Amino acid sequence: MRADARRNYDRIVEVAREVFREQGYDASLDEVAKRAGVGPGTLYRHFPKRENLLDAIMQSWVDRVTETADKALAHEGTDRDLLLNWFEQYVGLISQHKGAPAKLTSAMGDPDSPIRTKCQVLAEANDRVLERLRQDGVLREDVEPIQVCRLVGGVATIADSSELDAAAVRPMLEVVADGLLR
Amino acid sequence: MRADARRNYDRIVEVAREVFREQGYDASLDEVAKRAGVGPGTLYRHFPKRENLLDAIMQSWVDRVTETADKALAHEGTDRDLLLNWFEQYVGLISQHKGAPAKLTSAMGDPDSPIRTKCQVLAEANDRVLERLRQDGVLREDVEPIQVCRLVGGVATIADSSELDAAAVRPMLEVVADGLLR
DNA sequence: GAACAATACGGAGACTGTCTCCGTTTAGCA
DNA sequence: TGCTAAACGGAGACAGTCTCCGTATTGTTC
Repeated sequence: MRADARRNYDRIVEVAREVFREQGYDASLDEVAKRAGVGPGTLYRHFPKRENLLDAIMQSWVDRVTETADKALAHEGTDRDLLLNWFEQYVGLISQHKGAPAKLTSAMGDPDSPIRTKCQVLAEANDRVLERLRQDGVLREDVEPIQVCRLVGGVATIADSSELDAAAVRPMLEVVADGLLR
Repeated sequence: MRADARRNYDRIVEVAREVFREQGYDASLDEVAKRAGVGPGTLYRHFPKRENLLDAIMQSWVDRVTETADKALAHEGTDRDLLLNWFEQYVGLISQHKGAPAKLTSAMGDPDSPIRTKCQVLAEANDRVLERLRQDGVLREDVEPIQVCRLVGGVATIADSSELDAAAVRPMLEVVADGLLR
């Protein structure tokens, strides 16, 4: 990649991160281009679809996901606390900007999604937490890990669109956690 | 209301129901107007916001909600079955077209939403089912009815955006139901 | 049944966002 | 320094939302 292309690429990603955080997933891409000081053509050449841009933004996010799961697994306390804590972290991770919970959760099951690999990392982090509980023998056997992602993703999606705070989300996560443990 | 206005109003609602079912909540309103044989001005005079049109469409839906809850309450079987059956009906009711689960669930908590009264009917139906279980003493006490709507609405939203079928939704509803019962 | 408000219609067009095409510019190599 | 492949960027096509306002229709009054 040529130096000027690299420069523009980085600048667009940087600006997009900012704009998406401010205005949510639906922010105008021409606006992103303008703020980055490039033409729309340049933006669309680098990122043909909105999701390609989202994908690039999420590079640093991926690292945080793994790290967060590590921390959750190191958590001292009951299994229920462990799970609940992970769920809260999970919701936080996928709720970085408006519209994100729905996008990430549906991308998880879509083989054609450009951000699928990123979501896979999240799914794997979730697997690790569930596997730990399964080994402790406290997890019900008949639920697949992806269903758990969907349940928690569903809660996050509703919280996002209804603008609920963490305090309102907690009881819902408790219900899901209690439904999963035996 | 003048006769011609009435005629157009009814026609727009009829056509919109069709178009929304075909193309989801995001269908073009000018397209609705065109198919109804009226100008966009006419459509927007009758329905200034997209949700006003949705509201009108939902008139008949409201009756079905109450009826469905009645049937669910008449259901013979265990409390768990009753709840699970209601949840499945609930998901069906709010998943009439693409995008609807999210809209309906977030409208439920939004005092300014034009379709709030319609959602209220759904919330009340849900209340009746939960009240029945509460009287049987099988429901955990610390969860508010609206949280239950959000949980089930969250599942429906994800199912909608991931295009899951009823078979994939069921286990998630089981988790929620088991988390709610004690 | 003619005249006249009041009411409603509908389409042109302003505005916003998406995305492409292609003439122009630039980087980097020989 | 000159050349060419790579990249730029903006004009503009296209689609959707929504409004304004001149025109047409309704139904009432005499």
